[in-house]
Amino acid sequence: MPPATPPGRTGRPPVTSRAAIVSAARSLIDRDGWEQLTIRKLAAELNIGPTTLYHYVKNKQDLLLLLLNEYAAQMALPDLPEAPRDRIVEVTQALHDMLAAWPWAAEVLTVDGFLGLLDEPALSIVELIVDAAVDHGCTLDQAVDVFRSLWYYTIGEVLVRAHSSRGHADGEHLVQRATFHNLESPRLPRLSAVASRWRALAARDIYRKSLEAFVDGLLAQATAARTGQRTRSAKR
Amino acid sequence: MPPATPPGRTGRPPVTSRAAIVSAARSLIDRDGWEQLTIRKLAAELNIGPTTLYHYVKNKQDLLLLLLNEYAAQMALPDLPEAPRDRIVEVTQALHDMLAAWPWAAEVLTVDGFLGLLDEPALSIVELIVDAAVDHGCTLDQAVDVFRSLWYYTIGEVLVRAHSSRGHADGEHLVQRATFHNLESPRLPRLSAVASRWRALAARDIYRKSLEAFVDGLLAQATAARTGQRTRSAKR
DNA sequence: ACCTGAACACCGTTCAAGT
DNA sequence: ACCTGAACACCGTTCAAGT
Repeated sequence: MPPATPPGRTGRPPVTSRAAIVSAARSLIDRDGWEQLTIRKLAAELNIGPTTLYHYVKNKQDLLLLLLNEYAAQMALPDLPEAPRDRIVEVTQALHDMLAAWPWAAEVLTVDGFLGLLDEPALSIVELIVDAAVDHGCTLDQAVDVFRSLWYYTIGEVLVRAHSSRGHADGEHLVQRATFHNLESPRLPRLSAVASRWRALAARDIYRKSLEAFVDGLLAQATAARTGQRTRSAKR
Repeated sequence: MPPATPPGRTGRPPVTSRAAIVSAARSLIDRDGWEQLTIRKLAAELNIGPTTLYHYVKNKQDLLLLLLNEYAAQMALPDLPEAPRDRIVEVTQALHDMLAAWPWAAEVLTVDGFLGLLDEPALSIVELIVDAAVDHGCTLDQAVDVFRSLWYYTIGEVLVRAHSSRGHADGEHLVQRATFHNLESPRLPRLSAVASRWRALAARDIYRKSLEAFVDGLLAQATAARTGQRTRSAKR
């Protein structure tokens, strides 16, 4: 739906808009999966030439960033618990769930300096985590470290699981052909013992449980560092 | 260097071999970076047609797996500390360092069921971590969870940092154009306070420190679960 | 038994020319 | 002011035909 040419403007009227592009991209992803989002297919969806898109977005990365910021703005935050430790867990879990639902976002967010490219809604999630860590007693620097650590864990989990489900979605049967017979070696006693159950174990969702362990470990480490207390970790 | 046709075999002699392909791939990566490793460029390196490669490897994924297993076989393991907790940390750190040096490996390893595709040298690293967790007192299932959690953290860190350095290596200056002015919002007080220092903070290597916090958190959680002790994490 | 070129079905992006 | 087709410089992979 081309917007009406505003008064006082001249020249050929536009056939699309940034908003229409973002919305078309969303429906393309919802319908065919995010792997199908290409500049050319998006243009076809909008009935315009692929090159016309470059008048509205700088490049594909720019388009994904646009999509991501719009998505983050719509994200509903959970109720925030009072205890700072629980706040960190809940907000990080919400961040995880958002990324798990839109795994393409995780791939964009592995680019360097991505934080500087985010709009306020997305940044407010980072703010909440850093703020909660400071409330718990961390210094600002420690709080940033807490966020970064949880970020690595979260994005790693999302990326691995995204690639896993992609394998299932496609016609690829690599998964089923992986016999795990390599696990059955006398030099690998522990793995042999779980070989038959490995797939079932690996399918279990342990994100939340390990997130809590990580948060507790990070906060304890930060406290120990501040009080000069000797911990196992501080030995090194 | 085409191997001599063995006696008792007939037909057109081969112009290359699996070993030659893997070795050419390695030198291509070492020379031009792993993003430059394509089937076509690898074939050019070997002075053969791109399609000939498909007689030796099933597809590109298969080639990367070949490369990965060869790399893992050459990996030197650190001295193993006696304390199980320290052994987990050291082996995971070694795994991290291996992946950090060869970040393309991390991308292969996000495919589902990759464990079933690994050869024994690569699997023995997993074995060491699971074994150390069991030695510490974990059940086998808990030990697998410990490995998976550390794996997510490790691969997340490697992928983010790999994409970061890629941005620096290329002519892209996205990083330098990211002004971080979005961080300077009155609604983001914590981020505003670190905005100017964010880049320096994010460049710090915190992998080891947070790894120790994670391991301690995971082992404490596993112990608490076994002894039925109430912890913060067990509340939920 | 092994190799090959041509072809298929795509990508993101640039750019001079058109309306 | 905006849009376009043609072109550039690539991908991974298949397959019938050749040696």
